[in-house]
Parts: sequence; C-alpha cells; structure tokens
Amino acid sequence: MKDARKIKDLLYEQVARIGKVFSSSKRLELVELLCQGEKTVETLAQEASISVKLTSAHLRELRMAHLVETKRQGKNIHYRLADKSVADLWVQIHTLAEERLIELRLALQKIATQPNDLVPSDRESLMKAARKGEVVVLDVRPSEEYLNAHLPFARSIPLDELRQRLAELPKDRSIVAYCRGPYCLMAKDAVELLKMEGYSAVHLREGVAEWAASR
Amino acid sequence: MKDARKIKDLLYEQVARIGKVFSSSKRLELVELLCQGEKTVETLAQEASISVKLTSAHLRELRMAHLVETKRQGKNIHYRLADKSVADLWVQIHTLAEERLIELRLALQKIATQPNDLVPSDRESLMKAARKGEVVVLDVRPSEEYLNAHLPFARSIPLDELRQRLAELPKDRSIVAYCRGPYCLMAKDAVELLKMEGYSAVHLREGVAEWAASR
DNA sequence: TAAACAATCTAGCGATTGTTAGAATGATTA
DNA sequence: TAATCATTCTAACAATCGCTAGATTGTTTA
Repeated sequence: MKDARKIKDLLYEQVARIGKVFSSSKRLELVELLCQGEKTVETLAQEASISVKLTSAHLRELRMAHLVETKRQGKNIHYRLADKSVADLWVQIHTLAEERLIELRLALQKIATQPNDLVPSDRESLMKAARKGEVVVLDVRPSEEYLNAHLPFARSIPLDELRQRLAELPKDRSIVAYCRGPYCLMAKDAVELLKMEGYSAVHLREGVAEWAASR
Repeated sequence: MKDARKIKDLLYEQVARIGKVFSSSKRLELVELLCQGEKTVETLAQEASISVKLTSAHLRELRMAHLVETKRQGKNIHYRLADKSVADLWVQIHTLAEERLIELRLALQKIATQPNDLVPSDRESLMKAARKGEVVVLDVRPSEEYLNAHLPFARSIPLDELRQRLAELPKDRSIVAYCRGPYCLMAKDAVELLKMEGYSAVHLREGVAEWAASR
C-alpha cells in the first residue's frame, strides 16, 4: 500500500514541527527564558539580546507548534509555556547535548571559573543541608522569576541587588547560588562577587526547570 | 560584557545542533528505526522508503551530532544509536508532539481501525497478565529486532510470517500485538489479520523504546 | 478623538537545508 | 589483479529559514 507511506510521512512531519522549534539557538534561549515563568515580548527580546521583531517571529513558531500560550494584559502580550512537559523537553535536549557534544562540555567548563566552584548536584544531601540551615540556597534571578517558582528553602537576592544586600548573608555558612540553568551566567557572577567579599560560595548548575524535570 | 553574549550564543548553538537532528521527518524516522537496534544503511533506506544516498546524507547529520556510532562489518556499515538517551529523547519528543498537536492525534486515531483495538497501556496489569499467561504479548517486528530487545514475556512472530504461523497462537486467550511504536503500522495490520481469523487481539501503541523510556 | 505604544504581519535578502545525480572510496569476491 | 558492491563525498538546484525593515493592527493614554 502506498497509502501507508503517506500516513507515516504525515505522522513524522507532525513530530518534526516540534523538533523544528528546538533547532534554532534563539528559540532555545526563548524557551529557557519561558521556563522561568511568564514574560512579555519586550522582556524576552531584552533578555535574549535580539530585536522585538525577531523575537515576535520566533514566538510565532512556538505558537504555531502549540508550545506556548498568550494572554493580553494591558498593552502587553504575555507568553508562557503551554505545559510543563515543554520545559522537560528543553531540559532533556540540553542534557543530551551535554552528554554527546564535547565542544559543549568544554565551553561549559569555561563558565565555572574554578572547577570546585561547582556544587556536585546531589540533590538529597543538598536539600538536607538546606533544611537544617547548614547552607544557604540563594536564587539570584530577578524576583518575579523567584516568585513564579524556586528551589525549596531558597532565598531570593537578585544579582543586581546582591552587592548592597550582602549583609543579609551569613559568613559562617556556605552559600549555594543558582540561576536560570547551566547556560545562565548570573550564578557564576554571584559566586565570584561573594568569594571576593570573603564568603564561602559555590555555584549550582541546575535551575528550577532542571530540578523539576528530575521528578 | 559583550563576551557573555558570545559565550551564550555558542552554548545555545551547540544545543541547537541536537535539535536540528530532530527537525526533519526523515531523520526522525531513521532515529525510530535505530531505536529497534543496529541496522545497515541499505536496510534503513528500504524501511524509510528513501534512496541510499539520501539516507547516507541524513545519517551524516546524525553522525556529526554524535548521536550515532558506526562499525564496518564486511561490506556493510552498521549504524546504532550512541546512547539510550537518544532513544529516550525520541520518545519524549513524539510524546510531546502527541500532547500538543491535535492534527497528530487525529491522524493517529485513523491508525487504530476500532478505538477499542487499542490496549489501555496500564503496564503493570498488562505485565501481570502476561506473566500469568492470561494474555499473549506478540512482537510482530522482524526477528532481528526482537532479538535485539523485546518486551518482557513477548513472543516473536514477524508480520510476514504471521499468516502461516497462526496455529502457534491460542484462540482462548487475548493477544496483545506491538511493533516499533505508535507510528508503525505492523501491529495494526497484525490485529486486523488476527481478528479476521477469529482471534481476540488488541494493539499496543508502545514499542520497546517507549517501554524502556518510562523507567 | 488623536497620539503613543506593543506586537504582529508582510516582503525581501542572503544563508542554509533537503534532495538528486555523478564521481570517488574502501572492502570483498572472482 | 580486476570487477563488484556498499557507502560516502561533491556539486548543483529549488525550497525553506533567519533576519531586517516598513506597513498594519489593536490597545491605552492624553
């Protein structure tokens, strides 16, 4: 039957519609930003360092693949992921990329200034320590993102406010800073600042999407 | 720092290399075939109904993304997935596609001739019944694929041999047929044949990749 | 009601991709 | 050693994609 061939082509083409969304670096960056919560087109454009027009064009692709939903609020249009499983796919795809591409692993190593700045992501023991107050889990993302979702026991000090709010942090306990995920440089900057100021600080690679994706 | 922007672009571009692989329908089909086990270029070309040259070109993309590995055996070159997580990503991406794209769900409905031909994929109870011998789990893929990996308690009768080997199957128990996954039509054809011959048969959407991906 | 604003739509450019066909490679068989 | 076979490499073309700029839509503010 030639018919069977046509049906199959149709099915795989539909799946490829989803794959296409994840085939452009800018789109991936937008997805990662949307993993942090609802955002307007303008915010997305700024954070991804691209024009509003181009952002809009990429968001159109996401919309046509039904991976995002929009709502109008005043003059702005707010975008959000249509489902948690979109964030999960982003996590799985970048995890696979890190497993398979040496170039990516090498580039990531440059982000962690010192290899031991990185916390070994043993979630259970980290959470245990956080619960007991032995370590301070610090969310350095903008506060709206923290309010949308954050790691258990995390405290919020956005990176731009960190310098002025250093007094809020204890010097006798180690600080575990995290941000949007492994491709976000905010936690790295925070750790550098904290260490300069005499704090004991490490950098947690995972963001909320990575944390949520593993159960 | 302009520098940060450059690093980020580099990181997302690397991830996009993986995404690009999953953005073409033919490549998706090849990945699904490779989920069934090692295959030669010629076999892949036949199964995907495309020329050897085009198959080779697509396999080149998979190779350059380090998602497959090759070995020479006699005159043939055998391709296999570089890691189980590649199969897992295929499963997750087609699952997300089914969740988000109505068009895909509609197309899939046409595959199951009767809606109740589909077994509700409650794995535990299916396995329980299979263990007790209350149902026969039937793998209708080519036997090499069965030998590479199959569902627990499954029996192998390739679709092309099914008509001659009907006598091997009991008429007093229900038969659960499966194949390569939800986009493969072999199990559907098997169920149609079995029902025509008076067997009680249903169609299991999942293949070994889907089964393995969920723990 | 007019002006300002956020976002989308349309058109067009160069770059990339999917596909095909012909030449080249590398292993096996006669 | 020559001939054959499976596969890859190269070149070429049309289709698609990423991006930019200008016109357009729909909403809010003056």
